[in-house]
Amino acid sequence: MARTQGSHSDITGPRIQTAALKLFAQHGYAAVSMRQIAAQVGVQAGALYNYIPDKQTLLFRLMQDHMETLLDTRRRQAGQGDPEARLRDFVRFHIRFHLERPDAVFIAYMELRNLTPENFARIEELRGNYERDLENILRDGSAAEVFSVPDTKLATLGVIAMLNGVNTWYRSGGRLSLDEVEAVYWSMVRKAVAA
Amino acid sequence: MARTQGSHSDITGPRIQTAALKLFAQHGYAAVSMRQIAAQVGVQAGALYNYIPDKQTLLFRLMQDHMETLLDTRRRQAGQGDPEARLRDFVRFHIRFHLERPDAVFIAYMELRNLTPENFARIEELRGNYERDLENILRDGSAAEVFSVPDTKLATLGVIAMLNGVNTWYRSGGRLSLDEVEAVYWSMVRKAVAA
DNA sequence: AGGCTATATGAACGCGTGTTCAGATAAAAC
DNA sequence: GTTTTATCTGAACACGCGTTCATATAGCCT
Repeated sequence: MARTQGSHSDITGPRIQTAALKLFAQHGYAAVSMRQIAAQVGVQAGALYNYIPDKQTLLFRLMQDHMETLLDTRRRQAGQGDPEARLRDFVRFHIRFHLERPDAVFIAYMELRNLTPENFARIEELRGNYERDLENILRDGSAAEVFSVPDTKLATLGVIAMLNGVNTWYRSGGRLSLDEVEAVYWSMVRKAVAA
Repeated sequence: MARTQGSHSDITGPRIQTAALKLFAQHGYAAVSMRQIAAQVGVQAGALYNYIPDKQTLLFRLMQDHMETLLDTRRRQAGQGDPEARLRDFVRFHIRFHLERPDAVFIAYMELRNLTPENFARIEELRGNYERDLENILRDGSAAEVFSVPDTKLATLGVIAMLNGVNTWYRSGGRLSLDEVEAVYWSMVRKAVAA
């Protein structure tokens, strides 16, 4: 048998990514087999290799797509204004963007050690670009003396770590709405860097 | 051959834990084989089963030991005083304790998904105990109006996430000393929850 | 209608997995 | 010095792994 009814590259390709994203997030890269991914897609394992060269590249592409979507989306809606407004925008953007794709976020920083050194370096470079965005805001705010942070780099990492924490506990339909979560974290971040 | 010179339960037992801790942190639970652990200990794979019933239990015990050490250590040196002093102590304790054992910390929250549901529940209960410690400080401080947090639970999670972030970048001998890192984070936390 | 090609199957490859266990031996007990 | 016991080896088990490839066919092109 081969090429079952309705099958098509344009369909199977994305479905592999979707299935892999979900399974990697759930069980971890090393614990998920190509056969499991294929089963989720509704195909035999061999068929996956029409779309990806190997398992490692599949992981890398998931991460790369995620990081580039993050950077592109951020670039498109990065606000203007004074540092405080830009910081507020960043906080709200970060929380919203990350809560919208918990699986990709989870993978993008839990599976770093499963990347080859070359692939790891490429992902870390993209992450660095994103963090530099926040760092610039904090630096500008410090220069204008509307912020006061003891160390710009550490403040950047501290704020991002705090915001990333949201993904570990937030569940839509829970006690707090997305707007409320954004407000609470914006309040804490604003005060943490306040002059 | 069997029972090579100098071998002993009191030596091999802890060496298994140490080897597993290091390897799990480095490559992830699913990616590490019992044979790799055994090789690190200098023993054949079968010998491991004189000390642990199975791989899953080995992982669980590592996490359990870590969480109980965390709780015990914290209990022994939990400070008294006003909420601000207690919060400062907590921040310093958390950073120091976690930086001292990066492998165990890494495992204790990266490998949660590889625990059976029962084991997962037991670890999460221990974690909850620890978080409640900080939550009480923030609640007391809010009641005394020396702190002002929009939501005690979220502030707890936010602060812990921020502090945990230190483990991802801190390297001893780097730009900042441990004391400086503690001071920087204490400054940010203090302001974030300030009235 | 016929040929071409993209897309799938399913078997096979060599290898590694967690775990068990009979047998061997060093160290402890007597 | 002999017996007992704790500790380890090494082979084996059944199974799953990532990947390859000859083969088959559904759908498009002419």
